[in-house]
Amino acid sequence: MYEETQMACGERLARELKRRGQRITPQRAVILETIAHLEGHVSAQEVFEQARLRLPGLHLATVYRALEGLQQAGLVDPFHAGPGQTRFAMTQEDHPHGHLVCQRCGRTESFDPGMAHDLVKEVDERHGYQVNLSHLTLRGLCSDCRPLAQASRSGG
Amino acid sequence: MYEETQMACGERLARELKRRGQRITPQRAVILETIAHLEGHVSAQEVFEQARLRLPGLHLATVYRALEGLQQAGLVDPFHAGPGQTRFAMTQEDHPHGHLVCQRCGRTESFDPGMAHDLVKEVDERHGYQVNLSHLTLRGLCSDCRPLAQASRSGG
DNA sequence: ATTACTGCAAAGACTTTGCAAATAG
DNA sequence: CTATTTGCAAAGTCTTTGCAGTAAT
Repeated sequence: MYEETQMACGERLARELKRRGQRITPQRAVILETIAHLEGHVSAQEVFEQARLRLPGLHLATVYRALEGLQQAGLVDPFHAGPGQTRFAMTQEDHPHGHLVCQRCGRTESFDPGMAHDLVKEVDERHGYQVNLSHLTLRGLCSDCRPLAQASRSGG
Repeated sequence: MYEETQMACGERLARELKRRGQRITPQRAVILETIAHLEGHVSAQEVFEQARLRLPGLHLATVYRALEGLQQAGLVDPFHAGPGQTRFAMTQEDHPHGHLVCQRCGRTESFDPGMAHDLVKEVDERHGYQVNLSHLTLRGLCSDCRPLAQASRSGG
């Protein structure tokens, strides 16, 4: 059944899954493609809803399991945007990225965690902690919400 | 019933809650004291278990509601240490702190988010994001786990 | 006297698990 | 053919909510 589901990220999928002895299933292919297509940082539920359009029989549990496999294979990158809010993005090959989460609208964008090198160094020196930049998530206000937040602050 | 439950952080509790029209209940007092006493970064469940030793009738739902009230009053600071792992710490007056979470052992310590000022500045310039330092959580390996993680890496 | 807060139980969101059938390699 | 993966349903964890009684102000 796995023949026509060829897509852009298929090569990486095949390569990385095979390397780990995992199997290339249509579900995983569609799920990975969905994450790549959405290009954002999506929840398991969102992946499920989109992917199910192409695989009607898809079950949410399969999404969770596929997501776990794809994480292990290093193809997707999960992070925690809030309580019960785990989101996923496709990893860039040899290109880790951090996440900027807007506390107001929930918008998420990527940023170059290389910007945090000085911080990492200082945390290391002062605390002996080795910060994992591939999971760096910064919370704050996005460019759209900054002015709005100021307005609501003065308003009430 | 609220008379003997006087403690170190009682002043702040009274001041900040009153300011917001919230009431000073024994539950909130004990919960805040418990968080302060544990001095770490604790889950709602942990707060509940400890606080219940002093308030046998305490219910977990009350802990969640109290925690929400204490957050609003700026007395406790929640952050997300993992999926379904929201933890709380007492805020330091006029002294925001970031969190270092060890991905291996779960240990959490505080650090001065002032270290991240350059990062904040750069994120602002490049993305227009206003990073909220009072919620900065860094994940990585603590000083104890660093060597262990390296060992297990070479091991398998 | 008001009105917020508590305890309780039930519901809700999110995620995981056991199992038999299906399927990739 | 064999081991992995899927769909399904059920259970698990963490958190929230409705309600009536209780207590702080």
